[in-house]
Amino acid sequence: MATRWVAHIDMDAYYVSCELRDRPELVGRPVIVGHAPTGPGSRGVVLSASYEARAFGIRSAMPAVVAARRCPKAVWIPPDFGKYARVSHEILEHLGRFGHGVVPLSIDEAALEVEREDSAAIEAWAREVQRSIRDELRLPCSIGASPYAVVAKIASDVAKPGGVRVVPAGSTAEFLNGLPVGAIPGVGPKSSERLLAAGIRTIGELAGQPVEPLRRILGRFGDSIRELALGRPGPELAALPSRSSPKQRSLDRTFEHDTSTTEDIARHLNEMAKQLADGLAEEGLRYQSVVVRFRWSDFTQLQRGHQLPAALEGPEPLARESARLAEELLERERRGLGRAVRRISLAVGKLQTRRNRQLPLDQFSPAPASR
DNA sequence: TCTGGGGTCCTAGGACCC
DNA sequence: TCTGGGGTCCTAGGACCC
Repeated sequence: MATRWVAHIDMDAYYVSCELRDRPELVGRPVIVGHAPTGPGSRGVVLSASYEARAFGIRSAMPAVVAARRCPKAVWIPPDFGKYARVSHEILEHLGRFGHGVVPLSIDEAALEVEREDSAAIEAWAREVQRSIRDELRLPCSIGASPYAVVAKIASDVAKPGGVRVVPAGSTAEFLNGLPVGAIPGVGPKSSERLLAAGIRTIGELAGQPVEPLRRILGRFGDSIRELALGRPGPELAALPSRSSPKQRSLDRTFEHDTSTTEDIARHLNEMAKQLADGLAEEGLRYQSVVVRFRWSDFTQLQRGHQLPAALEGPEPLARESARLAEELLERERRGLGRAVRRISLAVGKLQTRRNRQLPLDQFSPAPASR
């Protein structure tokens, strides 16, 4: 009888790989996608690093100035998100050849369900997929396979770079046993730290725990990861997530120099409101909630939001509402610590499709990339 | 070493209604 | 007269992912 497998395809050093396709002369060198820390934009971070760059201790999300210090000879390439989204579509289309129901999970990850007799058969299939992506799209990836979606994802991580890892149902607990708790998607630095304080470092140690302390640390998720550690994940971790409609759209701007003047902030919010409203118009969406969030100079955050009485469109109401919320935040801060603003975010939520204004076909643009 | 930009989901308290 | 408990919505904050 055939087993139903989830195959998780995860591209290796995705943004860098997209760039190396166009600039093969850089293959084998330490390459970083991100804004080089010279002049404006010096407050940036590393978006993606080649494995040659990782050998210098460079990682994604690392401050660019730190990366430059660790590897002065690295080649910096500014990001081109349009390109990465286009390549992502190419990959999804390519994967469609190997099975129905390809689920995009992010710009560089996808999963699909496949039926195969046993682990040897699914491994041969995965290697074939990997080879075709490498030969035809000239992109490296890693693939994990398991009857459980979350285990397939963890397996693809373990297989990096360029590997294939198959975990049959019966080997799940054994496979997870020695991995750190942080290998579970959804267990980040904070949760790892709290688990470590409770004497739990690996997923295997998680399996031996009573459920109560885990609930105290992680809420309902504590139950889920305990079941996972025991090799029998519940449906919330075992099943492939279904695609859902967008829930919010947002923009962020980090100032080159922190500011606290109303004029500076209002000017940026105005531009952001226009940009956000333009994007929503293209997607045919209206917004019914507005949130303004500040990151202060000390890196803490504060937000103010408001629900509108009806769904709206266009930049004006958004600019007006966001200016009001920003002023509230600034006023409060003037009476308090008086910190300056490092970054502003503008988000709209409760998105609704515009029904009564259908675009003529020649103005129709396909949905943007999965993220 | 000094930290981007775009998202999702969860929790918790207060208001309000029944 | 004083007191329930449950459900839903709104707001704020936090953790996490790529």
